[in-house]
Amino acid sequence: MRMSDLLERLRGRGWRMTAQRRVVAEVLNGDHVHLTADEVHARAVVRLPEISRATVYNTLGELVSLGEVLEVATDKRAKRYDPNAHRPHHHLVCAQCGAIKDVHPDGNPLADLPDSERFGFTVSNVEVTYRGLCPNCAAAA
Amino acid sequence: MRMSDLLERLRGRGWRMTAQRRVVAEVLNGDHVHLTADEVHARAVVRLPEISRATVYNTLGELVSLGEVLEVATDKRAKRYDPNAHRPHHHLVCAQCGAIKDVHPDGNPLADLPDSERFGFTVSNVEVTYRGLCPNCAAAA
DNA sequence: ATCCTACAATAGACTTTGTCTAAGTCAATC
DNA sequence: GATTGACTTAGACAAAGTCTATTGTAGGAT
Ligand SMILES: [Mn+2]
Ligand SMILES: [Mn+2]
Ligand SMILES: [Zn+2]
Ligand SMILES: [Zn+2]
Repeated sequence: MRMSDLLERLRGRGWRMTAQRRVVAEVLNGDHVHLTADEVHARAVVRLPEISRATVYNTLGELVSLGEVLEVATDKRAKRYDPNAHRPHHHLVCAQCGAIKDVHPDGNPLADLPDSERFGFTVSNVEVTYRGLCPNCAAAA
Repeated sequence: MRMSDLLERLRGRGWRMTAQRRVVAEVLNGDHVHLTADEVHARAVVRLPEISRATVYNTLGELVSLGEVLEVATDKRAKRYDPNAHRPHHHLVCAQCGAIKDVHPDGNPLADLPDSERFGFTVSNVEVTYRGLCPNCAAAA
């Protein structure tokens, strides 16, 4: 997905285009991107010094509502924002440095939950987080 | 695991026993228990009105370090504390009311992550979170 | 049983992450 | 280029968690 595609799609949905929104969308572009709101703000400020924290939060929230960005909670601190919203995937996290990779496991984990373990729930979604050490951190250990 | 077992084990590890620590451990006793620090504090206060927030946080942190309690991040807000640390399990969460159940899926999700999707990481652990609606919330919908 | 002291508990300041509001600004349309 | 409703802003507020200086006490020593 190129950035211009995202911006086009947003404009088509009636999104009013502003310098702030463009910069937030641009900062989120790329693969394996999982930034916190503060990280997005820090990078946005480089291009647009007057952008406010509130606008970054507002814009991220709107991108999530529109289904263009996902919220992920791989660490137990700040939420992270993931532009890879159109291809289902899971996450692989380095326990040491926090690096996050998008991964696509085999099989369907939903099928692995037997009825006897569903407590009558209607189960619709699964998130899988793999944890370990990235090559750098494993070498340093 | 009975509560007295936990308290014995902690004492055996040189844990100084205090009224506060006993109450925190007691509040966490049970199945499918996944309380936030504030919830633990609220319940502890009933038995020991003068217990402080800081002590609850300290005690929970120590129980986690000792491996007797797990931190769980099933929602994107406060951490939850899980006394079921000795039996590996995953979680089933109601998207509506937040109810959390311990579940034991079939198979080993670690085996489902092919080498080509490991990015050179040493993968040691997996967390799976199933989401859906509990019977109550499904009936209300 | 009492004393001692290292460890634990407390109140409250502080930090981080996130939300909200009132007032000012501007993108899109006319 | 004027209009206007949506967007942005600064800063107050809130929730979750951490840290520190002070006071209290569990458990061993006497
Ligand atoms: Mn991702
Ligand atoms: Mn659990
Ligand atoms: Zn690493
Ligand atoms: Zn429910």
